[in-house]
Amino acid sequence: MTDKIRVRFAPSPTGYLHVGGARTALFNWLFARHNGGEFVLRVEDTDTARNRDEFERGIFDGLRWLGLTWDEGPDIGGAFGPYRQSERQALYREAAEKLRASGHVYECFCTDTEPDVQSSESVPTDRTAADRTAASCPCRALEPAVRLERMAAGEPAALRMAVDPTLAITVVDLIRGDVTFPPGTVPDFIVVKRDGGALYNFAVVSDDHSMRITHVIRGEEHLANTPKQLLIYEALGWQPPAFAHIPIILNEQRRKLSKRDGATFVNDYETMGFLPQALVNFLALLGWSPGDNREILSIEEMIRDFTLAGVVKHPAIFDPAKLAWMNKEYMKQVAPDDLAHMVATLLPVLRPNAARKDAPHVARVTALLAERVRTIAEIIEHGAYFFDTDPPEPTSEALSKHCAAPDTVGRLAAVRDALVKADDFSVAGVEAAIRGLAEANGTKAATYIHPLRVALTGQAVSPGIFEVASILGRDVALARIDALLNRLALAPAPRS
RNA sequence: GGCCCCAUCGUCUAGAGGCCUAGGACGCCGCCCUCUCAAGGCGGAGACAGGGAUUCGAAUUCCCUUGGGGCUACCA
Repeated sequence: MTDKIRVRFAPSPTGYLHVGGARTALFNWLFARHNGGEFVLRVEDTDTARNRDEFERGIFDGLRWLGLTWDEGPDIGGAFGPYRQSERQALYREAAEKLRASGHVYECFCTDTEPDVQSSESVPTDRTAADRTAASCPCRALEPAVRLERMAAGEPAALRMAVDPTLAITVVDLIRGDVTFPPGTVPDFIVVKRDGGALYNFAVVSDDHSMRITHVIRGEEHLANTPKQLLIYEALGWQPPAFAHIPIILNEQRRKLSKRDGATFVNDYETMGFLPQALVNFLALLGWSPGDNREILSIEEMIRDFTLAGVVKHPAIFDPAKLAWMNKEYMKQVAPDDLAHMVATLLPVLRPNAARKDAPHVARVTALLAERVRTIAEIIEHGAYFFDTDPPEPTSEALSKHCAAPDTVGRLAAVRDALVKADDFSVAGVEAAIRGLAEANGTKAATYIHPLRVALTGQAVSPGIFEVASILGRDVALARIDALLNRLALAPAPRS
């Protein structure tokens, strides 16, 4: 029981679920499921200035959408709650008292290192460089009597860890091996703020210990924090968990992925019409490999084959093109009805003014477009002319490419005539009408097809035109041909 | 600046001394199919950062250089 594997994902609600965070959550989740362990969700909301409830909900929703279910968490409870750090302050005070009693921390009365709270994006400048290079704070050398006196006077003090500057600290990392930090590289650091609140490194240790976390799997940006946490474990006499620092995800400019990089939150992908399964598969392969050449892996396979040994050490660049490809692969596996339902769900979001959105119509459009797009949203974008009643505005490319010939108007008129006379407007019926027309005139069907495409879709490219016409229906098709005919009569298309 | 991590095709990666004239996938480029697109088929270009060392033999081990990244808050 005690050696049951327990991991956690500990986001801070200062933003929505980031793909980097999602990938960290995924690796933790896979590790837990692979080992029959437990996956704990903990909210690290000790930064009260930047937290927002909305973000917490968004993170939960994102995880659920991806299918990363947790065994314990703020919303469902568990044996080691509460699961929000803001609700665990008493635990931290207790641990802090222990540290104080054992002489591992000292009161720090400094006030000159207030963080710049103006903008959360701001990076610390070098103005406190001198302070930061100092291994310890002057307060550490304060006479006990002076210290007591100032405390008695009610002067607020932070608690700072008294780090032994002669000791090297080694982090044993499951992915990177032993990482040693030389003596003196870890300065005395704050553990409890002046307002009494526990700081990240301290709260994390306290929580991971009391929640019986056995493996801490987190982003590499935390590697440099680990010696501090190790020091706290030692001071408290606690056994530290195993650590595994996974490589971070970079943007295409090779920088840490940030909100400036376009779509970086998982809910962005949801609204862009990605399938959660595809995102999960893609994220799993960012930094992890099953060891063979498989690219498309089911959740079951991922769980079965996931090991930390299969995680690479180097950072990975997020490649949207490969994600798109993968999404298409997953779209191929979705039943047509389900796909149509997804389109119907997204349609009001992406095209609130869609005029034609009845289920049978959406289903036909989806079936036609699905094989030539990479996301659900693209069905709606590329097939916009299916959802509108007004004739599409032809693109300049479509006009110059397919309507520049002098006899375009004549051909279009002939097509119109043929479509009026078509026995029926099924795909076969439309095709018979157009091909019959071409045959009668001894020309290639393409000469009629392309102008018709422009009339019906406004685009130079589209799905098969017979299908398009059939779905649109005779009335709409004729109206669109008339519209283009009018347009060409008023302003002849430019020569190509 | 200091400390730490990392380094195979443009990108994600396989590779744990000979199986590597380095494999796969995305992307890219041709050709075929074809009403355009997509899909599909066939073919192609494309990498072990550099230098030392160890070894009979290094993509694989060690060192240095270079490059990239992370951390360096009373943020997480």
